[in-house]
Amino acid sequence: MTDKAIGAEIGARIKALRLRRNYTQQHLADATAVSLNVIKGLEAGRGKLSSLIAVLRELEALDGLEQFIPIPEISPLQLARQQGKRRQRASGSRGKKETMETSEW
Amino acid sequence: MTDKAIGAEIGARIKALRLRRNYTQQHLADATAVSLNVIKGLEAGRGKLSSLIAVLRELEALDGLEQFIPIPEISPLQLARQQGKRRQRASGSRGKKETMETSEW
DNA sequence: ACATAACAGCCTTAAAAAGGTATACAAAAG
DNA sequence: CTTTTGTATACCTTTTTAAGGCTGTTATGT
Repeated sequence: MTDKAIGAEIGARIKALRLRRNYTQQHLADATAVSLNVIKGLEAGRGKLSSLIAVLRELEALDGLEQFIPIPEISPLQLARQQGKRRQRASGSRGKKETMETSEW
Repeated sequence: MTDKAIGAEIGARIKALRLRRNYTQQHLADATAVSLNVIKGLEAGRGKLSSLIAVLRELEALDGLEQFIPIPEISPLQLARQQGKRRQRASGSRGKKETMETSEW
């Protein structure tokens, strides 16, 4: 699935949520204080993250958005190694380039 | 929780996902073909929806994004009334302004 | 402790989104 | 069928983001 397709799918779902509430694009625009054009754009898969958040709030779908990115838990191994200190930056030069993937757990 | 706070939270989670994989912002930028500045912006809660999608793909977190907006099911009542035809537009003038909320199910 | 690389912040230019307005079409209401 | 009105499309102006580069700070590996 391409990026564009995913954007379109998100737009379609926003529209479905709106229609489910029988909201007008104009009503959503007024309620969220963004312009009508932005609503149209979002339903077409374009737009800013901030606009998306505003619209999802009005559609009461924000809980889903907050859960869409899981909070990564600290690897027990790492936790043991560094005594609870979380990484603030990616590892430098000599750190393996193989990105360690999902291993190391 | 304000819109800004939610944006910041999303940015923080993206960063956490990236660090969990030990990716560099630069590495992410190269892999997604967006600029380093965009990565910084996203981790700060700003940016376009398309950028977010590209980054989440690289972080293999797209499945979450596709599920974040539920596919609204058709109200059985509506389905009965209109013989399966889904609404394509919101209801007009004399349709109650009270937006029918989540009732009518 | 030192050197290095990751990252934040700021700048400039180009591109895209947002805000606004006007027209055109079609779904829905009467 | 007729009218109403929600939505799409197009255009213009303003604002924000993207791209690329440069500097200062600091976590991190050695």
